[in-house]
Amino acid sequence: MAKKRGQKYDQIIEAAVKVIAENGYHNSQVSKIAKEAGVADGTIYLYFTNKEAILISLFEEKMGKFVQHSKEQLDIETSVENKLLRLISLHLEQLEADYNLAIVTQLELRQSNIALRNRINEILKGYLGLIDSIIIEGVEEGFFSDGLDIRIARQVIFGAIDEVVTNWVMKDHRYELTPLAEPLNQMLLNGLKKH
Amino acid sequence: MAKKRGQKYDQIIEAAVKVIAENGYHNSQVSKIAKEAGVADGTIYLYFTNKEAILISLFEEKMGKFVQHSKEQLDIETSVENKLLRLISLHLEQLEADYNLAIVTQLELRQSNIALRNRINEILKGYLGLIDSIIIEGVEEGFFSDGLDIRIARQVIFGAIDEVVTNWVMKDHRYELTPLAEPLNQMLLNGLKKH
Amino acid sequence: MAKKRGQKYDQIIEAAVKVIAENGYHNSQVSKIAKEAGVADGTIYLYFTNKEAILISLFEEKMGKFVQHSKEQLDIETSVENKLLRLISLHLEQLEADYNLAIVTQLELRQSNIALRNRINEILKGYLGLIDSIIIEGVEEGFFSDGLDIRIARQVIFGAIDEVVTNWVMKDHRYELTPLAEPLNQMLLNGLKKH
Amino acid sequence: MAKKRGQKYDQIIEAAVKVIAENGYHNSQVSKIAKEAGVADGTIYLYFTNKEAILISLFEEKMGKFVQHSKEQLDIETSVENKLLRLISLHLEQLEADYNLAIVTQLELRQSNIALRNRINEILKGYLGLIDSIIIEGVEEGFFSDGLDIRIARQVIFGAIDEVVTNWVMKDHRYELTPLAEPLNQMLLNGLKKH
DNA sequence: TATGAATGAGGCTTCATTCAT
DNA sequence: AATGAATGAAGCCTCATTCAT
Repeated sequence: MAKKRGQKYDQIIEAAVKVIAENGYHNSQVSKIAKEAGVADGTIYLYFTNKEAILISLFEEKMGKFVQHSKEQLDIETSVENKLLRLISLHLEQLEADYNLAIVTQLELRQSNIALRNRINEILKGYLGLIDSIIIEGVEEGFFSDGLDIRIARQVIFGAIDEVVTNWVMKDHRYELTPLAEPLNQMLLNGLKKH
Repeated sequence: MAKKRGQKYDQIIEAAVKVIAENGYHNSQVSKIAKEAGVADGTIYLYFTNKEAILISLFEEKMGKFVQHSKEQLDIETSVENKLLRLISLHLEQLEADYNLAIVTQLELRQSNIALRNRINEILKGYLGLIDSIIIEGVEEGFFSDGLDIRIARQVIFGAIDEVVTNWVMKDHRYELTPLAEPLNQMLLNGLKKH
Repeated sequence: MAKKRGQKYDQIIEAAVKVIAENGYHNSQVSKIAKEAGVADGTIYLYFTNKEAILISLFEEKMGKFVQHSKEQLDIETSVENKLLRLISLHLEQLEADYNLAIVTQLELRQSNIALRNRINEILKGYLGLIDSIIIEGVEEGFFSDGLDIRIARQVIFGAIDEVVTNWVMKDHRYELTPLAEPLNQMLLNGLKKH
Repeated sequence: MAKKRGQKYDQIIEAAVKVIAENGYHNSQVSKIAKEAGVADGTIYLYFTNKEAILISLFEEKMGKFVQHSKEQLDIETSVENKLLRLISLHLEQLEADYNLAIVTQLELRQSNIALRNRINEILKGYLGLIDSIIIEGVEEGFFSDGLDIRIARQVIFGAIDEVVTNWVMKDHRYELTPLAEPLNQMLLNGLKKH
């Protein structure tokens, strides 16, 4: 059971994003998602083993595409500086372009239980790997400090970007997000650079 | 209704931290907290209007004391550099010293609904004010960049520290947290400094 | 939500009458009604929005059928005297034939709160309309007093019948109820007649 | 325990009438009555064995005084006709003069459970005895029909008056009640009279 | 494949009553 | 006599999941 892919599979995921963004995680019943997707409640279970699986797949799909796309874009950039800026920009652009998705990833998905959080962290690793590769490249090039602790650097970068996006969401996206990429990049680059 | 203070008030808060840390927010029934606190279920409601109020008060109490204590410690430090280091150290020390509290603040509290998240953010403002005062002092002293965007700087600092702590918690505090204050401080200071 | 009709809808209503009559309104848990009806607790809520709605629907169904049936029977009678006797007889017969229902309507339903009482009164209006039509016919025919206050007359008729039934129920239906129709009718008719 | 009489005893009863009339039976907690009476919750239990006892005593006190007063007034009247009119008038006057009490006796007290209803019926017997004595006197005088069924006659009289009062209460006492005594008396007298 | 009616476990909260002071 | 803090039992309702069609 629980096939992957298919037209309804996508319908359900898109419905989940919309319903969760509009109603909040704890008020997004399976029946509500099914209705939004235009399928019967039971049909959900032909595509997903349980409710949690919808969330995991949702994040997997969105994050997978984003990481794939980001990878390609980063390959185009040549300098470490530009790569970090590009990464931050892509991150902010994607979420600014899809506010519903931003609500879900920054607020609602975090209301899930620890088990689900762990699964989400697993998926997140792909993205964190991108950050790591930039850091490592920077260190190898001698652009970043020698003794840089990669793990801390990664957490600083991700934590900073994530916090910036979360604040934007919680402030009801009343200001533009992408312009923040530049100053954010400056701070992070300076923080990592060899001086 | 819902008195503040009193021996039982404290008992219930401490019990809530322990029970939530051990069982997770969604598996922490009021009856479980009451039992741990050594009071009757109904007694909880003499001190808190509802279950959510326990969480809010819990965070209020802990954060209030922490901010107060931090303020005093920061006043002792004279340079901006040392103030930021001190802030980070205090943050990491407090949570390393109370792993249960760390679980609750980093993981469980975030599983609450948006309304509660907003209340938590209100309480958090006291702490963010401390960060702001350090940033402003640094800018005024000419130690930090002139055009520094305080809001972004605050989000970078808080986001970075928060992410470092969350990773430590999710990795089951298998490594020491406080030693990370020094490199974390270096990165953040460099990120903000005038070069 | 809350579909009307269906086999289970009827099952639940019948179960409610039985359970409430046997246990009393305040000791008739939803789970008890569900068990008696042979359905799951949750099924109740597919047919009724909440516990109160069971009571309202119960009264609506029983009263609706009774009023409909009474209307048809009254149309057969030609004189006002016989119409009133017929109405009283039908009233007593119905409740004597279903003691459980009598307990519920005379005793248990009145334990509900004012809001529910108002809903019940709304439903009751159909029946009171029958009484009114008899009174009006009697006045127009010159059989009843000219200056008869219809509202008071209606209250006297309903109050008298209702009290007679309630006494019968509270006396554990130890005597026959229908034989009381004749003397009751005599008193009421005399009370209203032009002399 | 549970003394009868005393200043606080009366305070509590008066408080109960007010609180129940204003909040409804099911929303009249002991603590609310205690507050209104200006005593501690526990003090209630020095005067009444339990919450039900407050209601019983309340009805006992009010009804006792009313029956006593009515008896005296009825003795003044000489004819059966005037006695019945007097009884009805006193009934309507008392409740019109104390709307809170009317709410409690006509609506709220009936929301109590069957056991309490039985106790209330016991107390009511004193009043029903007054009605009976009038009926018997009427029969003996030859003013009422010979074959009059006293029980039914009593139920008709009480049921009619009670229904009239209840309607007045449920219509928020928007009209005057006492003027209804005269037509009500006419109907009831005619209903019972020998023709 | 798809449906949707049916299931039933699980928990927050209220409030009458007690009893140490 | 009086207090009021503390007790703890008890129930309505939701919603993820199943399964007969």
